[in-house]
Amino acid sequence: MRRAAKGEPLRSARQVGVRVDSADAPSLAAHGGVLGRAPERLPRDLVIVGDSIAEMVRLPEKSVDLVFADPPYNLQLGGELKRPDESRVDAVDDAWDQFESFAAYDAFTRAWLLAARRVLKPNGTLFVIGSYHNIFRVGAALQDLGFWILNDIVWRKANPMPNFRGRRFTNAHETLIWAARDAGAKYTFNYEALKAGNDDVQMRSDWLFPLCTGQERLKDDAGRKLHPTQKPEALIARVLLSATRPGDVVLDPFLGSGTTAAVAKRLRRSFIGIEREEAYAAAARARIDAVEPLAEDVLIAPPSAREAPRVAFSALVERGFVTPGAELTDAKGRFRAVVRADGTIALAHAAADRSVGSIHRMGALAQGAEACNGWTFWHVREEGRLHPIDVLRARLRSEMGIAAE
Amino acid sequence: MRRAAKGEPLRSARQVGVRVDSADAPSLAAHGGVLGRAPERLPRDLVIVGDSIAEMVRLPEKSVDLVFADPPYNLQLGGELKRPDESRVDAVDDAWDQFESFAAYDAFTRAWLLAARRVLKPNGTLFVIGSYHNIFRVGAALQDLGFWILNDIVWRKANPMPNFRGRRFTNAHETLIWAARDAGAKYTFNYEALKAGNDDVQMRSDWLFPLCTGQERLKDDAGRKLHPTQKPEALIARVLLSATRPGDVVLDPFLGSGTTAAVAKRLRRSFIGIEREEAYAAAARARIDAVEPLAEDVLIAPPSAREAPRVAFSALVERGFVTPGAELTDAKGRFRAVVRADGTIALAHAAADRSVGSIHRMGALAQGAEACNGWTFWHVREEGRLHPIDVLRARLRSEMGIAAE
DNA sequence: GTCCCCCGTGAATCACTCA
DNA sequence: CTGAGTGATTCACGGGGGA
Repeated sequence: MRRAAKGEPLRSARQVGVRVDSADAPSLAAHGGVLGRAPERLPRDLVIVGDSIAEMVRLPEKSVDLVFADPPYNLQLGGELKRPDESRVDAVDDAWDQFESFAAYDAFTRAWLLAARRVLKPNGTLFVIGSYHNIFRVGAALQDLGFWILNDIVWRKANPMPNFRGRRFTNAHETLIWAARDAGAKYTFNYEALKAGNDDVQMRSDWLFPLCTGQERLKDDAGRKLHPTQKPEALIARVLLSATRPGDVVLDPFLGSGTTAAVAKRLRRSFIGIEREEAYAAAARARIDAVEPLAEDVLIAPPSAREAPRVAFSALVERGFVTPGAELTDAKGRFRAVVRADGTIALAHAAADRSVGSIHRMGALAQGAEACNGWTFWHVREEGRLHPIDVLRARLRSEMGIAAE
Repeated sequence: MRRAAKGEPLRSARQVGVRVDSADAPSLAAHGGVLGRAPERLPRDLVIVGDSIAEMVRLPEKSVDLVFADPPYNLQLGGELKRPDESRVDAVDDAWDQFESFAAYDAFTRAWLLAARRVLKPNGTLFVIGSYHNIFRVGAALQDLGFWILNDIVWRKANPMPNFRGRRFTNAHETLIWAARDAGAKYTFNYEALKAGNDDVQMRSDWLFPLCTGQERLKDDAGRKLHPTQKPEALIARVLLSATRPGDVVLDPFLGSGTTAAVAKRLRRSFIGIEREEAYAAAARARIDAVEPLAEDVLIAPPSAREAPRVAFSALVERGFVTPGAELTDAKGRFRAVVRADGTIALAHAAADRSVGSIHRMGALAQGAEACNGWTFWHVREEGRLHPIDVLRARLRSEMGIAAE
C-alpha cells in the first residue's frame, strides 16, 4: 500500500477541529495563514495537516515546552522477507521512509531539528525516537546544532519481532534521545515523581514496554493496522510524565496516528501535532476526541524534594493494571488512598502537603509507623475482593516475562 | 619498543609475554611516515605500544577477522586529539570550540575506522562500544565509510552508578554497534550456539551484565583502579563467542587494560592489541600471561544445520535409505508422491509433465506454495510411523561422519 | 463461563551454491 | 555476473473459536 508520494506538494496548513478546553486558542487562519509569518500566540490542542518543517516555521518561536518526534527511520530494506511458515512480513516500505542517500536524510534531519529548536522554549527539551538505521545520524545532528544531550534511553521491547533467518541478534529495542535546547538549560525533570513511581529507586535509561498491539492499535475500515509504526501509549506517557508538567505544550511534528496528542490530552498537557497525511490526521482527531483527561488532582506533582515522602509503582499505572484515580485501602479498610498518574498515591483525609507520595511512605504515614512495605500494605478491590497490590505487580511481571531479570 | 617485525613468525597464545619495548622495531618515520610498509604476514598474540592509527597502518590489509574497539570518547583527549591539519584542539568552553571539538573528534573517528577497515578481512566485522557522548558520531561515521550496521546492542548495566544530582535518568547502559566491513558480507554469526545458550530462544540486542568490579578489576600498586573504563570480561566474551570462531584474529586498537586480549586468549582466539600507554600495556601483558586457554573441546561449536555437509536426496536413494517406488506423504497424509530411481519424486494424481521433480519443487507444487523444504515436508512410513525424510538424511550424515573420521 | 489451541502479526537494512 | 535451485528459519502476545 502506497502512502504519501515523495515530493508531493505541501498542503496548506489546515486546522483540524480539536478543541480541548482552549476556547481562546487563536486559529492558524486568524494569523493570516501566510507562509513564514508566525503567529504571536501559540495555538493549542491542534492537529495541523501539512509539512513538518513548513508548519513549524509558522509557529511562534520559544513557545513549546517539549518536542516529541518520531521521524522516518530511513530503513533500507532489500527484497521481501518471509517467516519460516512462508507468510510475508508486512514491512515499512512507504514512500515517506525512502531517502536518496544519507546526505539527503541528514539534510532533512537538520532542517526539522532546526525548526524544532526555534520553536522550543529556552528551557524546553526534545525527545527523538529511532533505530540504528537513523538514530546515529540524528544524534550527531543534534550535537552539531547545539542541542545538549541529557540521556539516551532504550525502549526494550517485551515482544519484538524475531530475526527469522537467524542471521543477527533479535532487534529488540529502539533508542530515544533526550536533549535540551542548550547546554546549561534549566529543563523540567520530575525526578522525585519518577523515583517514587519506581519503587524508590531512580528511573533508569532502559525502559521495558510491549509493542502497541491488540485493542490499542488503530485499525482501518478493512481491519488492517492504520499506521505502520504506531507507538505504545505507555512509552509516550513516561516521556511526558518525565519531562513536562500539566499545562505544558507538547509538539509532535510527525504525529502519525496521534499517540502523542492522545496521551498529552489524557495527562492534561496541551499539544500541537503536525501530520502530512490527511487520513492519519483524521484518525488522530477522532482518537483524541475520545480521550477523557484525567482528574486534575491525580496529576499535580507531588511535594517536591528534600523531606518529601517518596514511593513506588508507576509501571502498574502506565500499563493500566491500576487506573489513576483508583482507591487503595489497607487490608482492614481503615485507611484509604487514591492512585495518581505518576505512580504516587494520595492519602484520603490527611493534611494536604504531606499526604502524597510513594505507596511505602503513605502506608507508613497512615499507620504512624516508621516504615511500611506498600506492596503488601495497600490493597485494591477487584470483583468484590481485596488483593494486595503486590498481586498486580506479580501479574505485570509474569506478563512481561523477561522483565524482572 | 618492539613491534611486529616484518615476516615475524606466528606466535602461539602461550608466548604472549611479548616484550613490548624492544628497540628493533622500525619507527613510523622509518617506514616513510604515511606509507607504512605493512608486513606480509600478520603478527599474532601481540601487544603493541603505539598510536592506534599508525600501528594499524603497519599491519597487512585484509588480515583480521574481528575488530573490537572501545575508543576514547571524551573530547579532552590531550595530545591525542588533533584537527585534520594537525593543530591541537583547545579547551571546550564555547559553542565554536565545541563545534571544533566535534569536528576534530569526527576526524579522529574516521581515521581509525578507515585504518581498521583496511585491516579487516572482507567478511570481517567490527564492534565499537560507546555512550551517548560519542556513539552517535561513531555510528554516523561507520555508515559514511561504507560499513554495514548489523545490530546496535545495548549493554544494560546491572549495577550502574546512580545519578547523584537527580537531574537525569540513571545512565544505565552503553551501546555497542556491530557492523560488517561491507553490505552483503558473509560474516560469522554463531546463531545456533547463542540460541542454545539462551534457553533456546534467539539472543536479543539487549544484554545484561554487571560492571567490572571486585577481583576482576585491575588495581595499581596503590590499590586504585588501574584503568578508568575497564570492561567486564563477560561482555567481551559474548562478543567473541557471537562473531568469531576459535583461531580467528581479533584486533583491539584501544587495548587499555587488555580485556579483549585476555578473553581472546581464554577462548582460543588470536589477538593483536594496540595501546598507547606503556603502563596499561605492561599491565595487559601480565594479565594475558596469566590466562590459561580453555580446553579446546569446550569451545567446539555445536553442530549447525547450516554448515552440515550437503546431502542430496538422490544419495539417500543410491545408498538404499529409500527404495525407488516408496511412497512419500506429508505429515497429515493429504498429499502423496512416489520416489523415483534418480532421486526425483512423482506427485500422485497430477498432470504428468509438471508432476515430477525435486522433493522441494513437488512439495511446493502440492501445496500451491512458492517454496517448500522437502526434507521436512515429506514423510516416509516406517514400522507404522511417519518420519520426515530429514531423519533419513541425518542417518546418512552420521554414517558419513563416522567414515570421515 | 472457562480453558486451550490455533492463527495472525510486529519500524527488518534477515542465503548460499553452482552452472 | 546472473539466475535458478536447494533448503534453512520465529517469539511473545492477543483474539477467536471449539471443546
